[in-house]
Amino acid sequence: MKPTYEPSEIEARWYDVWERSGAFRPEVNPEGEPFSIVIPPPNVTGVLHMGHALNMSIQDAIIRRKRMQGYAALWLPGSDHAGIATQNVVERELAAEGMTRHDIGREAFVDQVWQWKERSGGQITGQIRRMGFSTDWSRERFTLDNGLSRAVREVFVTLYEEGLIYRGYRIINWCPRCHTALSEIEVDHEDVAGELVHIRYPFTEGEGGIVVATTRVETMLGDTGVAVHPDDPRYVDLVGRTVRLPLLDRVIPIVADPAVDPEFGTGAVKVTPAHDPTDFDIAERTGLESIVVIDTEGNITKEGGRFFGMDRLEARESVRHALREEGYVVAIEDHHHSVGHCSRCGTMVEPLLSNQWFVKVGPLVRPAIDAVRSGDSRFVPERWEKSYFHWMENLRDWCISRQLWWGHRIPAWYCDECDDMVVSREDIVECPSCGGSVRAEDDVLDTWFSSALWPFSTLGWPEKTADVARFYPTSVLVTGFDIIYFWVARMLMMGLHFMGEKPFDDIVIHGLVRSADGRKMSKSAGNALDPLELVDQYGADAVRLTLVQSAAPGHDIPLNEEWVDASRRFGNKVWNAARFVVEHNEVRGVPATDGYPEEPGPEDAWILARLAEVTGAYDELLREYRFSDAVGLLYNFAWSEVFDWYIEMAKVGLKDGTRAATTKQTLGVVMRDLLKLLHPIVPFVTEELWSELGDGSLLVSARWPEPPALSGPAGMAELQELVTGLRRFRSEHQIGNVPVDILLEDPAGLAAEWWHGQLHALANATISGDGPPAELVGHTRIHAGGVAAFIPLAGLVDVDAERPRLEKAIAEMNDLADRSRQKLSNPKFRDRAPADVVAKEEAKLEEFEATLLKLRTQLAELG
RNA sequence: GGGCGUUUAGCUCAGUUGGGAGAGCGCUUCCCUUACAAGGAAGAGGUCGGCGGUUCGAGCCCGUCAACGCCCACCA
Repeated sequence: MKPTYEPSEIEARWYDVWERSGAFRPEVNPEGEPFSIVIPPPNVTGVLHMGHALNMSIQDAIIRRKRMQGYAALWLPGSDHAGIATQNVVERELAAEGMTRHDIGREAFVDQVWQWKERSGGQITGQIRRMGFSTDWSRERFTLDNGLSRAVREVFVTLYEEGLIYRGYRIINWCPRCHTALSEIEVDHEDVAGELVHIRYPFTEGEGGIVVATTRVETMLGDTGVAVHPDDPRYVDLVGRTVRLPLLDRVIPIVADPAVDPEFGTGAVKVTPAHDPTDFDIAERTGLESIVVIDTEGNITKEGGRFFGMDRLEARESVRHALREEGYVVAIEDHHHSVGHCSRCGTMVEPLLSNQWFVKVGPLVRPAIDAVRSGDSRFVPERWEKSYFHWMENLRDWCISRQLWWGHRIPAWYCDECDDMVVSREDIVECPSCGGSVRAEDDVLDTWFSSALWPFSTLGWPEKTADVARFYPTSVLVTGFDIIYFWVARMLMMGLHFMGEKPFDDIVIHGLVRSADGRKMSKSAGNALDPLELVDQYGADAVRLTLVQSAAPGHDIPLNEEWVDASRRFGNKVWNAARFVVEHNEVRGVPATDGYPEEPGPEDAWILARLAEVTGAYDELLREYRFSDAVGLLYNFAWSEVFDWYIEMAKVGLKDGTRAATTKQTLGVVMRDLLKLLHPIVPFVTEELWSELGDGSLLVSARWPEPPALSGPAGMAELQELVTGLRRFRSEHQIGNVPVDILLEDPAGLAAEWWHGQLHALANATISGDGPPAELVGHTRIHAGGVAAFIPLAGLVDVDAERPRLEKAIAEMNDLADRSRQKLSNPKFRDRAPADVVAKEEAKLEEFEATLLKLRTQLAELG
């Protein structure tokens, strides 16, 4: 076995072995109960970033544990075609050659995207393998592959037939750069400092006019009315009159509508139905017409008169200037408001009137809310349910059509002859009603439409496959809070509607990986850590351990590179501990036995009891998705108890001919169970060490440990306390590692030889006799529970130097005892606190006083 | 305008039934002891954001204030 731990060398070795073994497939546990997770599919354009690494490290921890517990565990991988993002990538390639997608045409363009996908799309799967994630590659899916495309079409057509998908001429969010409609949640709102311009619209009859206020003066070109609140006394008499639109001389009416807030601005609103959702609603209610003045490029249309052809921002300046020149501007005040930006490219979105496809979400929402409210699906941590409910209850219809070429084409055809529209599961070549030629719908679907079907489309639906029957609903969904609305909510809606059952039991929400300074990691800010670079430097195990250990439920994770280094050192520590175990087993395979020693020594019994206790607690924490706590517990147990204490104690047993076998067996059992427990978190190093310890593969053959409940023996706490006391004595008196002779009193029922061996090994102390010395003066004593060690000071340390230590200890103990006494003398405490708490407090005080007495005696004994 | 989160050791953060404050890194001192110096041992360092309340007892429960952060919103 190599003396040094080299993660990259080990990690290169195992993934292929694992994958070839078939152990990532649920079929390895054919009798097992199904347990399934579908991966949140990364964008096919993507490279693995810290968010993926965290997300998948958690899922792997879950799935590997379940696999070891005998479940038929499926972790299904795949990727998302990511409409806009992927199209943008290929368009940029074209742009480099001075072309646009329109130059080569739709078919050639889509071909080119597919080629790009084949060429570069696999990058992330290689990175997933490098991280050691145990996904079942035989079931890998892509949102645009044939099966999933069929599922998409089936869902679309069914919803259309049910009246839950419709085509409508409505205001949508338009990105003038991506040239497509966006859904509500693809728009990021950002507060900007703007201005509120008050403009006077003169009456057509008589003197004066009405003053409106707007933040977007350029839209006045599309005004077809002015609205006031029906109960506003200032304006109620004006309703029905007409005004003359400045600059364009259009005559428009004043109407009344309750959507107007009398408190805001002047209480009178200019109505631009084609470029504002609220105005659109007002126009529908009051019968105003719509005039489109901004086109899909973000430029002013012919309707804008002399401003025709201007960019919308340029028009804003020009219109304001013109209004001022001509004396229509009454006032301009500063005004902060939020402005929508395309979440893909950051361009300011333009509300635009256009023909789009929508999902009527109303009937889908109720079941999706009820499934969570009833606890059928459960968010972890629970608090996310609140924002989920709030969002769902205020959901508006979902705009699903996108003016892109890369995606699932909407299965609708329009007849050139009779103008009919047909929505169909199968491709249409001629119009079913008149036989005329048809043309296909240009638009494709929102990427999130296909993602919404992921938990069942990936299992083979709409076919009645064995996987659908066996693995739906899935067991756990692990994802970040940032896509609860985009993805989780929609999977719940679609899953419940089409499968009649929730798509997953538990929804585990983790935080964002942030940089060490707490900011969001981003390439542009230059503070993003690349997981693959960290993997090269520290190993995949170290990166995984760091992320999972940091994953406190629902909290963001600031990632410090030093933590990854600390994780690597943990791997090194485990490596060396295992090396110790291996090197002390001249017969390979001995520690591979599951058998517990029949007559364990005190330290063996102690560590086995602790192991049992920790295993139970660890498993419980993992079951509750408290990864940070779970890993913290195991890490500290392994390092502080097994490595720092037990292995040191075991060295005594190994040298003792009568106990060596038992000690080896205990070391073997403890190390084996540690490796198993650690394996879901750090699979590579544990697999490597497993192969050194025994035979076979941990992944393939090891079962999750279920140790018997054991109780620890007496005397171990005393030993540890005594050893620590002796070490502190050395440290405080700076006496290095010179041997110390002690006399031991009351060895807690354990053999004198045992004490001798352990104290010698752990504290370089020899026992020169039993019980207190005849002449106490000139000794100091160290107490550990009922056990006491007396140290002759002569020749060792300056007697007077021991005095301050004792005085300090007495002061501290006095303080503790005082507080305890105070508590106990409070009649209310005795009255109202539970009996066991009072008893515990009394025992504590007793102990304090006893210790105090001993310390005072000691002080006196110094002379 | 609503909603949520955070505030604990120098730094980054844990701390779920309210009962003697924790980790990693950093710092001090000692030690190359035959698994490991990528290590071991012993330490120093906290009015658990402020104020008020409930309780025998509060980092933990309630109220309030402050700072920072996030999400949602058709504020023309």
